[in-house]
Amino acid sequence: MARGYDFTRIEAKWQENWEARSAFAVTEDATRPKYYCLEMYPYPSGRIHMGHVRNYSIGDVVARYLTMRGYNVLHPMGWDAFGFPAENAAFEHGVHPAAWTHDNIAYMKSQLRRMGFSYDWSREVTCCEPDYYRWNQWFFLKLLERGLAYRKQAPVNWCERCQSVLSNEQAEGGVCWRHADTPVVQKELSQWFLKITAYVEELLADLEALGGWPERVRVMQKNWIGKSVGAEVDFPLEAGGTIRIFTTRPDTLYGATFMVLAPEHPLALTLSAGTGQRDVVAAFCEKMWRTDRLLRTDAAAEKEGVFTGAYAVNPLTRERIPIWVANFVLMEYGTGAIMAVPAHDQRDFDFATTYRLPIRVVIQPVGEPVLASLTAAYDGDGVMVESGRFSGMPSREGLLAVCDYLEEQGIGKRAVNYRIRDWLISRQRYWGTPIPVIYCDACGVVPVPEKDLPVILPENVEITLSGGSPLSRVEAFVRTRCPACGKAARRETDTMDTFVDSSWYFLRFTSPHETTQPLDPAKVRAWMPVDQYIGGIEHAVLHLLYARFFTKVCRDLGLCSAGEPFTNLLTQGMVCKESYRCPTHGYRLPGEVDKAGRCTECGASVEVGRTEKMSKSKRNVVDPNDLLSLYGADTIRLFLLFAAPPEKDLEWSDEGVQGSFRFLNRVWRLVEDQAALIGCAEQLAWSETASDEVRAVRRATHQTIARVTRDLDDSFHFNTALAALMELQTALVRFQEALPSVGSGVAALPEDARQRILAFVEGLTTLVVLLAPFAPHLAEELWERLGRRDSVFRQAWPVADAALAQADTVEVVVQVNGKVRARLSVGRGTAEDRLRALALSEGKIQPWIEGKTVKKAVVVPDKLVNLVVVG
RNA sequence: GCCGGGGUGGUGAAACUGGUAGACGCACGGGACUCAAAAUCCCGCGGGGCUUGCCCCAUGAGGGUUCGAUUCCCUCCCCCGGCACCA
Repeated sequence: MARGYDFTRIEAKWQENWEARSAFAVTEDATRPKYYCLEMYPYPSGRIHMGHVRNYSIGDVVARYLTMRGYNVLHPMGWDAFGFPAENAAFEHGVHPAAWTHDNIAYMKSQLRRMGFSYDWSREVTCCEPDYYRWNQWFFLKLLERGLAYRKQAPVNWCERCQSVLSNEQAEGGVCWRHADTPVVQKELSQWFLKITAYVEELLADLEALGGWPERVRVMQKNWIGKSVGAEVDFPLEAGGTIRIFTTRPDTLYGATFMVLAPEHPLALTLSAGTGQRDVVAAFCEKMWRTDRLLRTDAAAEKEGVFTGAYAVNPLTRERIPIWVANFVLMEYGTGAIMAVPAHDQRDFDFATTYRLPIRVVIQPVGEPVLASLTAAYDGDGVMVESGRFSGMPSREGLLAVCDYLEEQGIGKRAVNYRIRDWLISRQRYWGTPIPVIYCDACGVVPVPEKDLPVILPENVEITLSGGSPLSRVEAFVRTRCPACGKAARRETDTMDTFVDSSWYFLRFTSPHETTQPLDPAKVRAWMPVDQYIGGIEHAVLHLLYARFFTKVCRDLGLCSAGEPFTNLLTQGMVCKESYRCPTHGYRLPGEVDKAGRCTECGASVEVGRTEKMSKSKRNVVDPNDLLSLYGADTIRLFLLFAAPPEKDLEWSDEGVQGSFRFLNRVWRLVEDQAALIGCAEQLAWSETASDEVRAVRRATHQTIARVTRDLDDSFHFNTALAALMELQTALVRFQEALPSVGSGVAALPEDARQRILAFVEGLTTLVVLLAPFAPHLAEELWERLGRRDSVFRQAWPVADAALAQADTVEVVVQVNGKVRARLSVGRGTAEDRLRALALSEGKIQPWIEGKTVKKAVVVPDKLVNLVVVG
């Protein structure tokens, strides 16, 4: 334990106090403005890590600050309690996922309490409880009713480690979101999907209005949705029939000199039949099907293809064009077939160059040399050429005109394509919400009637991590009766993606004990939307997209009035630390490296890795528990808030933590040392006049109020707010020397001495109140020692007195040609003329202007004078 | 390649709408207290120069606008993050 104030006793004392009087429990209150402050709830993995502590420290300052500002603050916490690691633990340690999860929750909750976070624990939500997941099932049934949940056979992402399918979002970049080292493979399976695509336009359009979100998160969601506007066009086949293509550039249709099909396209094989190319095409397609999807879709991959032997007709030029099959066309996007315009699309250009296919320019850039022989595709705007009736039209305009023409002629129509796919929610796992449907041989897929919810997740199950859904082996669960006909039937044995849980937990916090419906619409209306949401960037597309989707669904179900869940989003940076790596022993703990930077085991020189996110594998984690016993919660919080702005990555520094601890101790001693004086302050009153010293201290106090308030209001500049508090602390330490002794009572003191006591106590009291959101335990304790009875958090946030904050004299710099040459100390508000005269007569300025002409003098009152000198 | 965010001392970082670059912290150096150490407190701390009070240079590089640019504009370099055969 570090030397200093008794944080262990103090922190325990105030945590008990807060708990005993339910200090953070809130109910709806029409008399105060509401504020909903939320941090992403954790997965109960076992213990809290520094990333959680940072996330929740940020949220706690926001919640406590706004409470002091008079808001009715909802600040809840819960547990994202379903998920794969529980099953993994069950498999490895033979403990039931439920027991493992509940133990972890109990322990992590005790850790959160020790950090002093101001949660309303009466609203705690735990997703693995039937009183929560029954509503997942309820939502599923509602979606099913509305055609927003459906089952289909499709190629899906499969993770070998999870032994389950994943959603597209969870398989981004071809790897499992949870097992970064595990590639995702494609499987053809029949699965349940939620129709997020039904809301795609709204999800996209509403992004624009999310001004309180970081730009990059909005861009990531926009990219993920991937909207493309264009047209679908039917190309007639020479042999009869048509091929439909999608293009975003109908204005380049006249430049389409060939077509390309995806290897999976049903026409690929049929078209080649009887052309002599059949075997070549079959072999190519076969090879492509076997190729790993990731490799095949890599932009760096060489373009490969074969001619089908068949021809189509360009519907506008009536030209005969060959049809190819190639690796770079994907079946899952658009129609799985493209028109190739090599002059104006780089991919088509590359392909045409490789296979010597014709290239025809149909767009000429304006104001640039006429395109003759191309070295690359030109994909910009320009004027249409060689385009029949459209020649001469600007391409943007031409695009629309071609669409009109296609529609008139019945050979095509305007079309929109999206990259986003429906959300696959089936999981072949045990520890999740059972999907509430029953399969009946006679009636087919039958939803579980609402009155039969919840479908309880059975407890007796063997966790194997292989061989399909664990629930499928629980006979008592699987065997049931069809709700429609009463005959024997089977239950669905897949469970839901855990992201379903987190898609509406923030809504549940408004009415966590509701038993007749998932949410109480009146309470949802009272609290939603979340005013400030805080969490990691890793959920930019996953959770944050699903939550937006669910909120809109809830709105359409009449449960929620808000269309968007989170008004402001803060994505906090990671907590990082350097790592140490021994060439023979791998990653080492700091204790396994000596002062000379050598491995204590083998003496080899250790490589100091760059600072990266704390992780077990890098052995660079700092356990919050260790720091709690060394310095206490307030110090950890303070360091995490002071070391970097919240949205930036933070580099862990043991010395920095000590610095934060030192600061808190200095504040502590300030109150300790002046206890006698503080006791007397109540008997004193401000007088009309004050000495310069008293005015200076009061100025520091009120300037600090203004700075801290501005820093907190203006997108959470905790680091600079704390810097301001440190400065006030220093000012008060300095001022101590000017304080009188109160041995014989204050009555005997001269007026100025009394004013000094008042000014000092005002500064100290202010310091404690302003520090409260950051270091709540210490602030409560000091507040008590300052003789205040009620909690510091019942105290209104101080308001800076502008008159007191203003200095009567200001420093005005004198510049010559923009360089500072002198400083003047003048009264605030000194007139421009006077400032100019003072500057010109200033002794230090003379050498710079002597023998030269002062052309101009720029005067900024209370700031500077700049003399423009020539010659 | 496209999009987003960055580049400031030994170091984490400050600098409100263009107006004193480096607040605050850490590290480091010096001093006080102490038998000593720890803790604490005080002083110094971008680089260079000398006449010790100033001068010169300095916010990735180079231009520009301006009385004045870390801040605005242009060109380029580098770093981080995201997206990318999506037709």
